[in-house]
Amino acid sequence: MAKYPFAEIEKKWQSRWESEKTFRAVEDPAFPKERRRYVLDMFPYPSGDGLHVGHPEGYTATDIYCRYLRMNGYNVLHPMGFDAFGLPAENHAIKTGTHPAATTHACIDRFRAQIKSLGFSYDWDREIATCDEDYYRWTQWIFLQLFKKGLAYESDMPINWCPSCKTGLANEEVKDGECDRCGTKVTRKRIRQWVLKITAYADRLLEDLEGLDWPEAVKLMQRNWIGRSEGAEVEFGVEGSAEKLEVFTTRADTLYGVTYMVLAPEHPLVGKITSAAQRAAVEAYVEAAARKSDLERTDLAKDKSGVFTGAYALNPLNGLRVPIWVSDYVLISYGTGAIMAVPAHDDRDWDFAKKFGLPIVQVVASRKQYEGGHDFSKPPAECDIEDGYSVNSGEFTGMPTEDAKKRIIEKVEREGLGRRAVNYKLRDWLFSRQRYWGEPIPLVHCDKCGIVPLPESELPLRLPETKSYAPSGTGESPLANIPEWVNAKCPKCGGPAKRETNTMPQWAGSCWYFLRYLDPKNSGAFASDEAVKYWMPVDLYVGGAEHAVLHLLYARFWHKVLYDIGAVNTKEPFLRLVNQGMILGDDNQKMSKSRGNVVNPDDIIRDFGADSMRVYEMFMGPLQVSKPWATAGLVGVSRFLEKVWALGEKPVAASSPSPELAKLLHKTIKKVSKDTASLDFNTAISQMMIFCNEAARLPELPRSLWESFVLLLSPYAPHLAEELWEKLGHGKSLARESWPAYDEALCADESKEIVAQVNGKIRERFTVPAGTPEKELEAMALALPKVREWTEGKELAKVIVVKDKLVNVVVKG
RNA sequence: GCGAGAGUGGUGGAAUGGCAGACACGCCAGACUUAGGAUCUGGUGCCCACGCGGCGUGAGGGUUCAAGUCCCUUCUCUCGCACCA
Repeated sequence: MAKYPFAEIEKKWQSRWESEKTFRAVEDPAFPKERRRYVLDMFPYPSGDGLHVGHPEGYTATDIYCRYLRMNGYNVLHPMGFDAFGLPAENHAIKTGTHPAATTHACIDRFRAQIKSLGFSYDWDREIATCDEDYYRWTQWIFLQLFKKGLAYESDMPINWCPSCKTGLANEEVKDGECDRCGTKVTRKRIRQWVLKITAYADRLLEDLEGLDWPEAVKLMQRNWIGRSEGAEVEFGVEGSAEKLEVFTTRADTLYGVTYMVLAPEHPLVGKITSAAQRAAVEAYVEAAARKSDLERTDLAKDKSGVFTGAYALNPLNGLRVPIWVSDYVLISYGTGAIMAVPAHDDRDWDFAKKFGLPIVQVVASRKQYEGGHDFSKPPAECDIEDGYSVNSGEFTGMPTEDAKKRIIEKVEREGLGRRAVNYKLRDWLFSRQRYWGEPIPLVHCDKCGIVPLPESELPLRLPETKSYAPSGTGESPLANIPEWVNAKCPKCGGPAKRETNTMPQWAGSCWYFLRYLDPKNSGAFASDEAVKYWMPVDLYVGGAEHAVLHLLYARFWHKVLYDIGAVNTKEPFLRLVNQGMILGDDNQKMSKSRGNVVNPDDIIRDFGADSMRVYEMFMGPLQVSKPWATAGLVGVSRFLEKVWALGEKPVAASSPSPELAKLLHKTIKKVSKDTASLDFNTAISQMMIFCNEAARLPELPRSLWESFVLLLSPYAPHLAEELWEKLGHGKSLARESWPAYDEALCADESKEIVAQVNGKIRERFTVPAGTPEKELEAMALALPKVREWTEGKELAKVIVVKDKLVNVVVKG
C-alpha cells in the first residue's frame, strides 16, 4: 500500500483555508450569546529555537475543540499571536547589534510558519504581537489608567536584582533564590522602581477564584501566593521611650506567652532603641544581614541568629518587661517587620529561644493536659502550635483558643492597644525593568510638576532607535543613554522634563492580549465595547502550568482594574482553565538541548505529516498529564491514518451498512462526541481506531457510514478528512458541516453478556437479551453447571443481581 | 518541613464501586512478499501438579456481596511553597 500523500494534501488544504478565510471569526448577531465561544491558547514567546513539541500539544487540543464547536453550530473565536518583548532578543542585540525588532520579527515569521504547518484553525486576521507600536500603545494606555487610579507608584525599596539580566525582578520571578529566567542567584539592590499596587486587589483576587472553573491546584497556588491571614496588630510600649513597637499576630490568644520581641534588621526602630552597650553588636549584625542575599538568608533558616538590642518592651496586657532582639528570621516585608515571640507555641520562636536561652511560658494547653491538672508553671517540654485552651492567661485562662483570640482582640481594641488586622503574603508588583526591549513607561519627570503622565493622544510613546543596547552600567536602562529621547517637554507646564527610562516587564503585554484579539485593528480603543460584549469572557484557556501564579494573577489583576473603569464587562477574564501536561523526552526527562532529547516538530511533520503529529500528541494520554514522547508510538498513529486513507480508496456504495456496523458507527459517534467535548481526546481516537479496524473488513463502504466517520475524524486530522470529503464528491470545506448525530437506541446492545460470580469470583458467563429481569437472571445463573458446582452443599446466603451486568451468588460454608 | 497530584503488563495508557489491562507500541507465530519505519491473520499480565485452577492495579490494613476506584496507615516519584508571625 502506498503511503498516503500527506505532504501534498496538507499543503493543499492549508492554502485553501488561508485563501478562503475558512476560519475567519465574525461578530454575527445571529448567534445568540450561548452559541459563541472564545477559545484561547497561551500565546508563545517566539524564541530563536523555534517551536517545540510541547507547543502544539495545547494548540492541537484547542483546535480540535474549536473545529468540533463550529460543526456543532457555534461561532468560535480562536486567535493566535506573539508575546514579543523579552530578554533573548535584547541580549542578541547587545552581542550583534541587530535591532531586537528585527530578531523578533524573524522569530515570529518562523513560529507562524511552523504553527501554520500544523493546520490550526486560527483566525490569522487577528494576529497580534505585543512589540508592535499599534499594540503597545494600548499597553501604555492601560498603564496610564493604573497610574491615574493611584495603582502605580515609585519606590526605592531594596529589590530582587538579577546580576545577569541586569534588571529587577518581582517576587514571583524569584525561584529558590534564583532568577526565574536565567537561574542566576538573585541579589538585593536599591534602585528607584515602579510598582503596581496589586495588593489593593488581594481580597478580590482571592474571592473571585471561587467561581472559576480552574484546576484546584492552580487556585490553591494562587490562594497560597496571596496568603491572606487574619489577626491583630498590637502595640507594645518600649521601656524608657515614647516609641511604640507594633506587631502583627494571628495568635492574639498567646499574648500572655510573649517572652521577647524581635525586629527585622531593616526595622526603623532598631537604630532608635538600641542601647549604647549593644550598639556595636547590633550594627554589625544589621550590616551583615544587609549583605546577605535572600537565598543566603533562607539557607540559614535552620540555624537562627540574632542580637539583643539592650531595649525592653512592655506587654500591653500584663505589663511584663521582655527583651527586644534583632534577627533576620523576621522579615521586614511582612506584617510590621516586627514580631512578638511566643516560643512555647511557635516553632521558629522556640528554636530562637532555645538557642539564646530566653524564657518559655506555656499559655495554651491541650485538652488532655488541661483536664489532667498539668503544672503549667514550668516551661513546656516541647513547642505546641495546636489550638487548645488558654492557661497562664489571666482572665482568659480556660478559654478555647478561638474564643480567647476573639476576646483578647476585643480587649486590645477597647483599650486602644491595637486592632483587628489582615495581612497578605502578596507584595506589590515590581513593574519596571532596566532594559531596552519593553514598553516605555509613558511618564515624564518634571522639576516643577513632578511625575506627569503623557496625554493619551501622544501614545504610543515609541522606543527610540539606538546603537547600543547595553545596560547603562548605572543600573538604569539603555534608554537613559539617549539624551534626545530622555529630554522632553513637560505636558503640563511645557518646561524641561525627563522621560521615565524604565520599561515594562514582559508580563505587561500578556496581561491583556486576549482583549486585543477581539478587535485588533481598532485605533480608537484597545477594543470596541461591542466586540468585548460579543465575545468575553474567555470560555476556555489552555496553557502550561508554569503560569499558574505569574501571568494568570497579573492578567486577573489588570482585568479587574479594567472592569472597575468600565472598559470590560466581566470581573474575571478566563472562565475555564486547562493546563496541558508537559511532553517529556523519550528518556522521561524534561526536553532540553543539553540532554539532547529534544524533538523538533518540523522533522515529525516532514516524515509523518501534520495530521499524524496532531493525532499522536492527543493519543499519548490525557491532555492534563505529563507524558514521554515516543516516536514508536507515533508510528502507530501514522499507520492508523494510512489505514483511513486506504479505506478512502475503497468503492463507496449507496447501500446501507449492516446492523452491526450501524451500531458501531452510532456508538463511535456517541463516544467521539462526548470525549471531544470533554477534551478526552485519547479515548476518542481509540474509538475511531476500533471503528476503522471493523470498516477495513468491508469490500465497499456505505456512503452514509463513511461520510459520518470522515466528519468525526475531521477535527483531529483535518487535512486528511478534507481530502476524503472532497473525494466523496463535496465541493466545499467540511469545516462548517453539521457534526454527525447518533441514535441513542442504536447505541444500545440488544444482548448482554452476564457474568455469573460465586462469592465475587467469576465462574461462568452467559448471554441474554438486554433488559432481562433480575429474577430471570438469578434463576439462569443458579442453574449454570459451574455455579452449581461451586455452590453445591453450601448454604445460599444471598444473590445480588445487577441488570445487564452480573449475578453474584453468595454462599456460606 | 508544609501543601497538591500521581503510582495499573515489557512500554504509552483504558476502566459510572460490577468481566482489570480497551486502543496503540513492542514482542512471538504464521501468510504474502522480498527491505525505503510494509501489509494481512492469530497470539501476548504472572504462576501452575497446565484441571478454564490460583495470583494480580507501589506496600499494609479496613468498608462492601463486589475495590484500580471509597476510608485509614505507609513507601516512592513529580510539582508548588518554604522563617509569611
